[in-house]
Amino acid sequence: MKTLRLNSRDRDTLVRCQLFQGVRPDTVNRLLDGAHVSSHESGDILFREGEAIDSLMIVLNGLVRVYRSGREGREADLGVFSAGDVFGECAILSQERIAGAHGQALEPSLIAHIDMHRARQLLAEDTSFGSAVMGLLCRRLHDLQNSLADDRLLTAHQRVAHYLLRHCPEGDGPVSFRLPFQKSVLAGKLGLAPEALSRAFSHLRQRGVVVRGRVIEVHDKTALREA
Amino acid sequence: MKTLRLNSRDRDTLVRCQLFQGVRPDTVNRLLDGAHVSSHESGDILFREGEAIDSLMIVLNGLVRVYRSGREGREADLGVFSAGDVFGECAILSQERIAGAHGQALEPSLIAHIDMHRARQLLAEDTSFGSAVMGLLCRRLHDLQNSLADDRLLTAHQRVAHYLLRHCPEGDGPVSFRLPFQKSVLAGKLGLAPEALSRAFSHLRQRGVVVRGRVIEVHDKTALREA
DNA sequence: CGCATCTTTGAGGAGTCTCAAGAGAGGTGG
DNA sequence: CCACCTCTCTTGAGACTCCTCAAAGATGCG
Repeated sequence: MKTLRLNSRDRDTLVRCQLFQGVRPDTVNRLLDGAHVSSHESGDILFREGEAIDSLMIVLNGLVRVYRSGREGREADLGVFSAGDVFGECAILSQERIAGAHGQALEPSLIAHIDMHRARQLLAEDTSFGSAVMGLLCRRLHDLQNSLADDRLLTAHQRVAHYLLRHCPEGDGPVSFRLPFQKSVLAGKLGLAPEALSRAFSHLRQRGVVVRGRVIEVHDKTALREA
Repeated sequence: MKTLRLNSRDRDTLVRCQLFQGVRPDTVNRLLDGAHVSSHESGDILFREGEAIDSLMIVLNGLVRVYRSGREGREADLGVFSAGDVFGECAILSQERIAGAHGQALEPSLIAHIDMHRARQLLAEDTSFGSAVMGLLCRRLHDLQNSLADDRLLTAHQRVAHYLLRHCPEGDGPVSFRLPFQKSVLAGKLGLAPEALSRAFSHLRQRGVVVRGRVIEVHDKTALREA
């Protein structure tokens, strides 16, 4: 891990990230003035469950997963974050600033760190920042509710079909797009073993889904919806 | 469903609920001044997924579950709330005030409703209320993360053992306590069919768990932890 | 005491995981 | 440009978990 200063390009990425939309510009500036950047190799552990966390983290580049580990090396992904996504926010807001899960880089990644004390202080001064954080938490909550409901209501095939429908481009005809990460990462995100994802893809072939590497073609969305 | 005024006893319950701890008293009063109470039979639907929601809800009495429904009548519980618990908060904070799930009373219940407009207005005026709401969201997020991780990492037997350990009284020796709701509700909360919960209980008998109606006796916590 | 509801138990089956091996993709160096 | 290597992905087989359906046994309420 290397620590760097925030350059103007990174700053640009941050200013445009969803967390800061609607926040007073001077608040954003004060948040970013205390920020620094860390650089990680693929596979690096960013933090461990139970460790103290002292910054709000935003992905500038790369990919991060947040996960819990269970017995015998089993792991469960709680979230996967890419450029512009915020993570580690919970540790900041609850009294104990303790990570509830592990964080790991899945690709070479650049992470911006915003000082927690400054963030807390600004929360108390500027309600526009407060609303932005609440918005973030609500979105996160909604994503988790979706994951939990999908896990409990859908089969593996259905979860994959559901994911494809939500992530493929608009439009009626056949569409094609690229997965934003490795299939094994998608499998983890969906709560599946990689083998199960693979089997789901080959099952969905008969519903007009063609997979070539990371490129997915969906020929008939209607058929997918009925999977 | 009947609509009532907030009486002084209900007001008392609300003032002591976790959401309002640390919030300026005049803010709490302004929130409660616009509140009303609704009364529901067991089984009543409080709201449906996709409906607009215009109030923050707090359980005064009874039991409420929030759930999604899938194909063929399947349902997945996202949360179970009892006296003092807040729900429906997400609809208030995100721009679209739409419920992300269904809400149902599981017992005869009294629900306090706090006007959404007033709550939003006070969020913009009083950061102490903002922190309280963020605290609530973080706790909720953490609960959901726990549910998701438990679903993915533990077997049915382990989930039940885990629940018992987290909800039984402190102390080293044998302890006994009462489930706060029907077993079928617990099953839903843990993402299990009622039959699976029942089987888990009878499996855990050999680990020193005795079940008589809603009363649970745990004779050896250590044995449970290793389940 | 009787009825409705909730819970337990049994049997069978669908779905997903694990392990193991083979196929494919992507990158590197000759 | 091709051969090679590594890593990822796919496929197969078997085991296990949990669900579903059905019926019997508790529990609690009027």
